[in-house]
Amino acid sequence: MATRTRRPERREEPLSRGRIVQAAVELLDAAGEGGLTFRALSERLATGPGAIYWHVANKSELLDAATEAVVAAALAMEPAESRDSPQEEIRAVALGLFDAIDEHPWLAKQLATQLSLGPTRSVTPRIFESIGRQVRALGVPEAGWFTATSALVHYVLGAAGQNAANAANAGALGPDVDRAEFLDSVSTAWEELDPDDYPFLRAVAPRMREHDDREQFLAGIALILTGITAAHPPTT
Amino acid sequence: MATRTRRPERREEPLSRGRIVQAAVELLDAAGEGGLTFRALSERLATGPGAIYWHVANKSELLDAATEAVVAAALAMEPAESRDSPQEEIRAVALGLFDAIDEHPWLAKQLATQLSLGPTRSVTPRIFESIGRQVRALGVPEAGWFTATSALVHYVLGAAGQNAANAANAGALGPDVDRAEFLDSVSTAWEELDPDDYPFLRAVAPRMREHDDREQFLAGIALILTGITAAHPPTT
DNA sequence: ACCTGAACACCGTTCAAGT
DNA sequence: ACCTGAACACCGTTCAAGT
Repeated sequence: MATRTRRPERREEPLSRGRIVQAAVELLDAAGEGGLTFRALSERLATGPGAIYWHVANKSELLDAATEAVVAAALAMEPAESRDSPQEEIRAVALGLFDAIDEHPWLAKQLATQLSLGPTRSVTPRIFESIGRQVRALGVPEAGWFTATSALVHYVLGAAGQNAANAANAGALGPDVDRAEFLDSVSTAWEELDPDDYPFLRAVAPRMREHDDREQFLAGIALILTGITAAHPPTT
Repeated sequence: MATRTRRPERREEPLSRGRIVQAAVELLDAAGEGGLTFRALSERLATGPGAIYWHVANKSELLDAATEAVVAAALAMEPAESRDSPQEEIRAVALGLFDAIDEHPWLAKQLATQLSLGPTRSVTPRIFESIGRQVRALGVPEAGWFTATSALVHYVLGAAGQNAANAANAGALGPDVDRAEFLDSVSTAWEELDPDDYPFLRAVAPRMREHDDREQFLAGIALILTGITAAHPPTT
């Protein structure tokens, strides 16, 4: 019962910005955005709330750093020097982000707000760059680069965000409701809408039952890629 | 100095869910998401914090209701029976949402989270319906309805959200920084990025100076519409 | 230089008590 | 049925004090 080595509980390493951000991501993953608290964080790090402020300016900066860490990891997944076609590269980057948001649902809201062209510290430039590079490789003329790239980026983030929201809602129905059950409930809910107000949703409802998220996501990417090539036919 | 008629401060009408939601929207518009507080709200409504809970379950439901009110107004802007082409209808709906998010920047984050197919009480079905109807009118075969519609919806929400974030960042630079100055600062920031890490952003940076948000937004819509028609050529 | 932990101002929510 | 307002638990952030 000596004083030392009593409850070491991992505290060999000193506090650092990196360890704080990592713990923040773990908390966000485990308990959502509400789970990230300076008190919970300091408990997990075996320190006091004030200590964190020595390494991080405030909670907003902490959220930004967590977002950046996760997105950077997602974009680094696929090797930069792949010999695939630009189309396949775009699909890979898109799927990487899709999966990252799927694993870390809190990312969706974070990216929706943070996705401004402005701050260089933000994560946007990285995303724009990795998609834009492939758009250029696609042979799109310079005048079309920005439009094509932002259409892809917006679609990716929007679709991935909706998917994360769906996952959250499926979980809210019950702890063990799987994707199929959830889609089934969506389908029946849509079928029961007023036919005058919602003719389209009612017509499309049955298809929800055979809906596959990733497949659907990739179909959207393919559609936009079709638009890009149609708008800028390759000059072969 | 009688007790009655002292500080009437508009309190003829009784509290109601509608008045609460309206006041919530005003607070959100004026001070952003942080500005919506049950205390600020009850002060504005000349009542106590507890009174609000008689009409609204909690803050999350209040945010949902505020979102629904604003989106419903935006979608109702353009008349349902317009004789324009489906393309123009889609542009109108898209611009309506774009402008709504521009006027109420807090909408972006809200829609990113709330945009789940699931809850019928949410605002998603309305958006999906009004775009999907036009996709159908476009002559897209049924198998392509869902992909085309969700590509459009995701692009609209993603692009509008980014635009709102840009506006917020421009405001953060200074109270009176206008769009042009902001884009100029983005452009120079991108030009100063590492040429090895960010070749695309550097190449695209000069174009930021002549960037027009709405025009750019519509160009993206046009690109996706091109993709839709190319993927499903009209059977004339 | 880095950490501690009490303290401050503020928040969402509840609830006994009123009308 | 509807409203009041004090009270509770909790939060981000600060800061004098320690090492």
